[in-house]
Amino acid sequence: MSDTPGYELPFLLFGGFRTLIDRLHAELARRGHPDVRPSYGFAMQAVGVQGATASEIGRRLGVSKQAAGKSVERLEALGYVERADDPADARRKIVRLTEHGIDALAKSADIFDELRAEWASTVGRERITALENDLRAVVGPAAYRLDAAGWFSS
Amino acid sequence: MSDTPGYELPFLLFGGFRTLIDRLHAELARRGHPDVRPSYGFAMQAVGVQGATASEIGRRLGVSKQAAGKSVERLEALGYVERADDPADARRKIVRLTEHGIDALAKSADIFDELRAEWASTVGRERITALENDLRAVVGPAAYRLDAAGWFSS
DNA sequence: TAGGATCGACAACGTGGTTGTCGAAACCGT
DNA sequence: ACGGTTTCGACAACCACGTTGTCGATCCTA
Repeated sequence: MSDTPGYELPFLLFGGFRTLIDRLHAELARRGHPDVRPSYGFAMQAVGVQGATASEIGRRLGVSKQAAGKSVERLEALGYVERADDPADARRKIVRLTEHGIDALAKSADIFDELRAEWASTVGRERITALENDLRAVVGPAAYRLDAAGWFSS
Repeated sequence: MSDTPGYELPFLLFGGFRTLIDRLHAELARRGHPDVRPSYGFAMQAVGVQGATASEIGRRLGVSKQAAGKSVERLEALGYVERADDPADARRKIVRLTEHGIDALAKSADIFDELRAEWASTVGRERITALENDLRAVVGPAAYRLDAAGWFSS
């Protein structure tokens, strides 16, 4: 047998993820977004280009609406989102990405493409594609859940 | 080009990691360790089979010695570690894994092996090996760092 | 139109980090 | 051998980010 011990796999997967995220934020800082934190990225994804209410954001992130409200406050203080009354429902406040927030998301997508290209030039484009396909096969659509921040301490 | 967009890679890596960790803890709970949390695993790894002081654990986990001390308290309350005075140095308290803690680590290793085998039977053993090799190539030895818990909120 | 569901806000609290400070003990250069 | 520096663990105050529970206002529906 003499196979790789199983505990290496989670380390390597997490190491890969962490490397990507660390480099993303280093690049983001250099390109005008020094104060985005990993969890803010997830939160902004949950806001989406259309905007959403705090309750809806909470549902997408898998946290309470109160926690989502606090996240929105932080994002608002940093200028990434803004809140506006919903003219159609006086209870609701719509959270929308600002120019700055949209810019952060667009730059993130660019940087992820660059990082993927870098990996492809290291191990070969077809290896990266195979890696993606294999991971898709073992984790399924569960990979694209947004309720990741804070999951560690669950 | 029409390649996979770069942002999928971090999702897939994290999704793989999370799947493994979630299944590990579900199995661990079934085998007598219902209250191990992901971060406790890292902390116990930092204690190591030889034991260590709180300061040393803090260094390994990349947190302050105070934070490490609090983690040790939690682990101690759950019966995974115990503290003893160091006869050779009256300042130090040696933190050691208990039988229960060693058992948790051993069972974790078994479960990770089982999960890896399961993945191998899904996508093929050589794909898993290739995946490990590719990840090792792009992330390097940085994969095996222990300072992962709480890294998300950095 | 009355009852129930949902919205955002507020309060109290838990957990897991941080920094600063402290006394006791160990180490090291003179 | 002794005095200054470093290291140990403990304690306190604080912060980030989550939780439940409650509340009045508003909307939806039977």
